[in-house]
Amino acid sequence: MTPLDRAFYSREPAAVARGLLGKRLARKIDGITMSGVIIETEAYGSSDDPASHAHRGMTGRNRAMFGEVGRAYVYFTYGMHYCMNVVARRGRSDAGAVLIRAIRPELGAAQMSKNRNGRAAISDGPAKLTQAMRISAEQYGEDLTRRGALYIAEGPRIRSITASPRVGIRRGTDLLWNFKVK
DNA sequence: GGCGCGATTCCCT
DNA sequence: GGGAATCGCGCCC
Repeated sequence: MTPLDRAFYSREPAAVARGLLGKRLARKIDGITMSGVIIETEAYGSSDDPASHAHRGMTGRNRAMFGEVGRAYVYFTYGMHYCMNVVARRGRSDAGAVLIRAIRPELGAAQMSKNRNGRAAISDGPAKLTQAMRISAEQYGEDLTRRGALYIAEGPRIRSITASPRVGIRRGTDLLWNFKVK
């Protein structure tokens, strides 16, 4: 599987979010490969996006959003969950990212279920996804354009995309920046 | 230094 | 449909 190159992520987060649908997220741990096709994403901007972690400028947590595109921005929330983003922004903007919310499992589905205490559901929520693929703070800043322990690669063509308001946010609900494979 | 709450999930009713 | 779990971050005092 060939990783997407860095130029892919040097665009508006919304364009990257759409573009990531149908791509493959790959994770390798202890010789086991887990992968799945990305089927839901959300775009987050910078100071212009009130729902974004980058809205009020750079902090210790969100600094990855201001760093090199194509790297992972992983954050910890609700005292127990991790969510994974890919840093993406067009040259002029100073920060941005795309939240990976769901995948359709391919390789290693059994291992992913095992990582979720035997639960079958691993494809319908951002924190379920990170738990299934064992993605945590250790992956903060990891380069997803290289064929390493965590990366994103080409995938199958998809038919169509639906755009909706982002999930679980209070502001910026006017933007249709949640994207799903129809 | 203290406090409120979150880009969530699970389990109960 | 609602509340608990659980804690680091971000903002205010």
